[in-house]
Amino acid sequence: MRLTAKEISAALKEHGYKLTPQRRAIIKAITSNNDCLNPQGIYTRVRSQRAGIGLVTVYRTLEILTRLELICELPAGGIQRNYTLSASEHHHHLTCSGCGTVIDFTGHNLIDLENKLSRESGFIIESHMLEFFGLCQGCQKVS
Amino acid sequence: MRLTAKEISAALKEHGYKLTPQRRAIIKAITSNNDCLNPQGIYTRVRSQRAGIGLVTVYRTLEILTRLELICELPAGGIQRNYTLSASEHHHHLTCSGCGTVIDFTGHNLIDLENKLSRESGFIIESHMLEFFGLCQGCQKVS
DNA sequence: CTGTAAATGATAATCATTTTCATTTATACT
DNA sequence: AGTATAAATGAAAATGATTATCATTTACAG
Repeated sequence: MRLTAKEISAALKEHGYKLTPQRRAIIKAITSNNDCLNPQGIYTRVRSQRAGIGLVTVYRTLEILTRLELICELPAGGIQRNYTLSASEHHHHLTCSGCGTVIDFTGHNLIDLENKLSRESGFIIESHMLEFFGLCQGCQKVS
Repeated sequence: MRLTAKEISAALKEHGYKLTPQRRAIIKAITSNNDCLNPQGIYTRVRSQRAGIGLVTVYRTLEILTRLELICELPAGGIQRNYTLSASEHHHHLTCSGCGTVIDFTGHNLIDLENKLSRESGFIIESHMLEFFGLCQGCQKVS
């Protein structure tokens, strides 16, 4: 289940961060679409609604949200960083390389593989990342 | 099977690229260790052997090697890009977040999952990425 | 050995991200 | 509601990785 704007706001307050109009606007921008966003994209989207905000604030807020694991950074992609909303349970992503739409999926269990790798390599495994890339139906038509 | 220096050199020639001392040195640096490397790291390593090279050349060569899929860019990591040697077959990575050592592994089949996702989402899936992160035995002792 | 296109490297340019710091503001507490 | 205060904002400058420019050098085919 993807996090809601309300949940994110609550988490911020819980950790002692103030709820400013700028932060509200960023949270709204992130939660109202399910594509992935880079800092510049969020900046533009917030600006396009009447709201005043600086790019610096976007960067700072994204850093906080990442630290609290409310959003997560997506691998690869272009020059800028890409972020997507976190979810309440462990999941993976399927990202459209055309428009950036992100679909979450769960239920694929990698624990067995993780244990096997750990046993064979001697590593203590801390995390993993499973990402699929492709073209969504809309972008298939375009190309 | 990880690519050898000889194979990489051959591939470069095959594609019409000249085999300069600088390129040889970079290839040697990449193939002689199995940790992942960033541009600055390769630059330093090549310099530390008597060889003269500029950072710009490192960037250019890495770009060529990436384009020919002889090395691949690793996700996440720090500020700089990280690269690791490609291999002759499809595989995934287990990366030590301490020292950057990369272990390749194969044999985990994601085709079924890929088909299922494709069917359910309507995406045409083009690629995927499965990465594990942890601490190797050496780095476990240090920390 | 020679010609030539490709490669190199020093320098400068670009661009995302961070830092700085003066000003503004959310929030807890009268 | 008013106020104090630490946190947040934003403009401008700094940083740092990556890329472009261009004169010089070099690999290599003939």
